[in-house]
Amino acid sequence: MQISQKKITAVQRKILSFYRQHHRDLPWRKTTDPYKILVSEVMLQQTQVSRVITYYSNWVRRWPTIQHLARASRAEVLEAWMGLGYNTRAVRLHQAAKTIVSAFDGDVLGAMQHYHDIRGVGRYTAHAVQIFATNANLVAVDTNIRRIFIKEFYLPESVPDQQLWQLAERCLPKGNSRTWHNALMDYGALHMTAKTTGIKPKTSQSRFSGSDRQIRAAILRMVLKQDCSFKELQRQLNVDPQRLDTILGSLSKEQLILRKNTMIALHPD
DNA sequence: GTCCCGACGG
DNA sequence: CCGTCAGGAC
Repeated sequence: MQISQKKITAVQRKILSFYRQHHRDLPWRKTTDPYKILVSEVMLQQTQVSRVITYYSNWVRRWPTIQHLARASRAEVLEAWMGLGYNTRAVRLHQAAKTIVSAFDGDVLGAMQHYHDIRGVGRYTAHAVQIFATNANLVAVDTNIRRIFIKEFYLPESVPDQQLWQLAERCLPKGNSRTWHNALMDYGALHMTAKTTGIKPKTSQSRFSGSDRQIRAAILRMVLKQDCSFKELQRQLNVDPQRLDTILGSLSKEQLILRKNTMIALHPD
């Protein structure tokens, strides 16, 4: 990629220097508990820090260990998640807790090394948990870090992930991974923002109003209160039956709801 | 309208 | 590779 070691060192200095003066004090940075870090990372997937803070604090107070979460009911978990968005994440986090307790003896870090077995945990999240929990010499490239690298090293926005992750490994100050990644996050979120750089995120989202996402959320809210009939949902949400049926199909497949005959209930644990 | 410490299925 | 998934802040 012909990026000099000199340039890399300069970027490291600049970002670490920024971090010493402007670092954010976030609740999940006060712990090295892999379970709590995992909760924070799943919540932070495509969700702003400011919106995660209270959800995270409430969550870890209510379910302080992965064993507590594994014993929780699906309804409790979804109730606590509602409002954060991308509700499938809650189901997957709950399932992950159960799998980690039953198949990994509660060892979150061990599970992160076999993240392909844990749905809802990809390479980014698996590495991030290990980095922030144990200061592991791994790299994780999120939307902030991607933007920083593109800007600092003059890369095209079309740069493949593979190259970004390779470059990230060259930039990693070994033995200082946790601080380095926190520094990158803060530099990207506070200083080198999407607005100031004009660099667009990898995936853009469709409009929310009138979308299936909006209807999915409305359905979940109703079913969370009590079981509903198909007709009741159709009347309340004012959506055509065919579309409602399709949406209910996807919600069922993702194990958020359960359909029995014409009744719709929250999916059991 | 745009973005946010991604992951998944097709 | 491409579309989908919440919700609020700006």
